[in-house]
Amino acid sequence: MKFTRPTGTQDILPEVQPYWEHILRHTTTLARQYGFARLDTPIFEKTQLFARGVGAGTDVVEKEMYSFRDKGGHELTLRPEFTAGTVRAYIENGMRVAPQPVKLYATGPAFRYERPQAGRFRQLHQFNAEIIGSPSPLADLEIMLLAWDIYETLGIQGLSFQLNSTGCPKCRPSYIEELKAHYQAHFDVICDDCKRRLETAPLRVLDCKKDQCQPVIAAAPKITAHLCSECADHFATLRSYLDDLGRPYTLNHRLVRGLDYYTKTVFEVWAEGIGAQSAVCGGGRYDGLVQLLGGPATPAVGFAAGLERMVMVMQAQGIAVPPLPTPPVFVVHLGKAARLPAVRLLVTLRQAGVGAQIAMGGSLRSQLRQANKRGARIALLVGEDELAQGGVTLRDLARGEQRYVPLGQVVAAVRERLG
RNA sequence: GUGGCUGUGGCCUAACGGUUAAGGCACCUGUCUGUGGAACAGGAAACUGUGGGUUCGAAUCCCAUCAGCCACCCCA
Repeated sequence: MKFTRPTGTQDILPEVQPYWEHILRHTTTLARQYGFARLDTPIFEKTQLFARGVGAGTDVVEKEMYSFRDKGGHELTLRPEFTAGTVRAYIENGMRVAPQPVKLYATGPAFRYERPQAGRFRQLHQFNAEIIGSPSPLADLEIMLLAWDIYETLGIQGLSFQLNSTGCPKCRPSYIEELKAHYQAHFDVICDDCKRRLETAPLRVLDCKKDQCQPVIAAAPKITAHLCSECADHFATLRSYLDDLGRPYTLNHRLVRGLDYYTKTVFEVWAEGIGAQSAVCGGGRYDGLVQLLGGPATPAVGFAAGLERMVMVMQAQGIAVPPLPTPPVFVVHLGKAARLPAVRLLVTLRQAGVGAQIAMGGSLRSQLRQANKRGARIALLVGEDELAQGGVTLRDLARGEQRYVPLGQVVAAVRERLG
């Protein structure tokens, strides 16, 4: 095979498109219902935007970016996530003068240079939602409700909502000091990865899966016990909303996320069915990002949902989606003299809004076979006999009945048959 | 970046180191010169991922490489 798709990319074949169309329609319909407006940003941005926004020390920036220099010498990067570009657009387009908060959704591909595995791709697709311009826990709630609604109404089973707060620049540093002190005391038992993490991303030690680290994690100080009063109030209020609405969630003090911009609320939606990956959606609050990227101090909250993970979970759980419509009419023509009349008929049907296709050639048998295989409900036969009478033979493929129909009545007869 | 498993027509699978790599699905054609689905018959389609090596002889054994899958790191 000379050409194969690049590692970690996929051909989304016609057979799976019903899932994609269904999910896209579902997510965008819900987002609009919640008052979100669509924003499309470029698939690539200046590299510096991500380096600054996502965080120079994160894995995403350090080793996963598809970066390149264009012919003008500009350093560009295929977006590894949506939030940085969305915030850039908010600032650049002066959205701070729009009614606040601004509620935006986006969908499309993102790119990360990683080793592929179950549920992980180098070109991935996300549905993204952001509320920019409100510090209220109500904004967090809205984001979480939308995320929850998307998965629940898709019919996915076994969902779990993981929730935590990672504090803010006021309370997090002192917590990290305490966490580091705790780990220093157990430095001899923790794994090498955690020794490294302690320097590069201390919060991530809480996420370690190695057996030897579990007792250390269990005994580690919990950040939720070290939040400043503002963060603690925010978290308590959000939880009271969720409790009042009866939305189940799991407090997970080990939930820390790999992007630098998160403050206060962080959450993930977990589902079963994709090997080692359980997170189908992740998000949280990022109150410092707008200012960090050069805008006015503006609080915000959002989430990203992985579309291929949605497809995979739905397939694993056997959730059916509606089939995509195919043309109900197939035009069959016999002999050279019938070709042009058949094409005219085809065009007439389409102009009348009836889906129709035509055989490119072959015997009557062969053309009817094609009609059957393509799932047509009606075959319209145009041959010598029909031409002589000035009409067509309308064959109902499900019933196996057929009758002659004058040309002028074909559209009406087809519509009647299709109900 | 690290580790494990796997590469045979479009898809699924068979072939003790020994002739022209076999079968099923799908595709096309015919049986039926103007009638689909079923059946039957036929056809097209693979230099066995690639490159080396061992051997009289390699799909089969060895090495390398590439790709896929899975896991780690990390994330959707």
